[in-house]
Amino acid sequence: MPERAVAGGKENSVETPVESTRERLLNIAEQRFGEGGYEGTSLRAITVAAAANIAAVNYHFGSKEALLRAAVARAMAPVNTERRRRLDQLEEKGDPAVEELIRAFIEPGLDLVLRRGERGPVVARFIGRVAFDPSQRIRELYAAESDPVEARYLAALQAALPEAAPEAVAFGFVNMLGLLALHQSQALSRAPGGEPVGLGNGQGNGLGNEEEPGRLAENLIAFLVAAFDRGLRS
Amino acid sequence: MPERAVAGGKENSVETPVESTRERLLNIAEQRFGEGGYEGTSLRAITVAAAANIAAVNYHFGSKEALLRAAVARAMAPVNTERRRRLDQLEEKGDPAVEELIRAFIEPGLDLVLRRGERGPVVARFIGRVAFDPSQRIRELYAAESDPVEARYLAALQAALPEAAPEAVAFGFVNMLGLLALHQSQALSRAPGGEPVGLGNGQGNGLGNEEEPGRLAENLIAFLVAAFDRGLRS
DNA sequence: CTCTCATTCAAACGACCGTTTGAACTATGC
DNA sequence: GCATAGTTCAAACGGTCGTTTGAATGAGAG
Repeated sequence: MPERAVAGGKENSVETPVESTRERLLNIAEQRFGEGGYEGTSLRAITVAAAANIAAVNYHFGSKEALLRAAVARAMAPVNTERRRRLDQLEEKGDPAVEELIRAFIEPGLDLVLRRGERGPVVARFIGRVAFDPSQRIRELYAAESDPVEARYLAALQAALPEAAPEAVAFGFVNMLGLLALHQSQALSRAPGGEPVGLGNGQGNGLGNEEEPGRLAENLIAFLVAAFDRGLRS
Repeated sequence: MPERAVAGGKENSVETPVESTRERLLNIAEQRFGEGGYEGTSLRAITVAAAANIAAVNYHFGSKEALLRAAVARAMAPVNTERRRRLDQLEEKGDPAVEELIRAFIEPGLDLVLRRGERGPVVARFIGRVAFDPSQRIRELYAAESDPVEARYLAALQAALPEAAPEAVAFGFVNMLGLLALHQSQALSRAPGGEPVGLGNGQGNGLGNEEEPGRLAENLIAFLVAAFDRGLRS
């Protein structure tokens, strides 16, 4: 009877040859997990929004956690690929500078994810939320995807900052990870005054939002470069 | 029959005249909400650990969310008081410098909360988690407690950095809020290598942990001061 | 057409959720 | 002793959770 529902409802007009149930589940899971967190989002909420049956989750993925794992893997894949590519490129032509490394790490996380139309911010929020989910189990699930690339960047940063203690660089590095995740999840989009700070737009986070996607990245990079160059003690 | 259980089980030996049910609920709620988040923690898990009846939550507080609100208010009160006191003191003797302001904001959040014996880290993790809970409703609940003081600090920082655009200072400010919360919640206590980075201790976050509680604060302050002084664009 | 296999479906499973009820207990004041 | 108000209790409320079942549906191959 339902004849394969259209699921999106808004822009499934041309070009898209109707998403598969599996793709719809991943897309909606990204959105809902990003909005409400893992514990705060039910499989029923996801399947209803995806116009799919509850059992479809366990058929295609096996469990709620496996659905999350699949969504994390799909969302992180292009980010990890781009980060690897850029680090390879930097190392090819000599010892990378701190700013080059920070830029090569941050931009794929913000740009690449903020720029792909409607779904960009959705994917960004999803990644940012999962990275610092309250449950350590979920955080480890995310870390499994991102650890290898992050380890390469940490080592490169330590090499680029020989005068700083390795632990100090690691301290700066986790700060970078945290700030990036917070900006991705848009959790910093509120200001102590009640109304969001910024230039008077909808929900800015200090500076830089959709109208100029690169601004946030540039501000964050400048912030971090200054901190790495002059703010690492011991 | 149960004759008012001891609830703590470990260190309720001397000095403590047996906590009231209300206090036990707040203490355990702090711990569990901090570990599993709001959605990930059930009232039953809290009441069992607190050796209290489920109905006691609704008797003393009214609802799960009201319990959280009470715990947030109790945990934030001394932090807010200390932040206000230190800002008053700074403003009394002239225009505060950036580092003085950052220090006066950060230290009450880390020191004061990391130093009170066993419960210090518990309270810190609780505050850090609630501040960036996935649910906007919960985040607003936290913001209601912290907004007034934060607004004063933001204004003071903008006054201390007249050459920087107000939006740029606001950007730095939310970064400070985010990093502080992440360090409080100990969510940064993992490193990309799998094993925690740092000096070889249990669960360090780059630098500074229990063995030297002030180290983390000093490192974070230095990191932020450098970023504020030289990392704010536009 | 028939058989096969992947996919979807409604329905139910037991478990746990936050909340409510009304009785039982406890201590203090009269 | 007795009433009273504050607190705790076991038990149940209706709902929702993630997961499972077994039948129905669909398209493709022989």
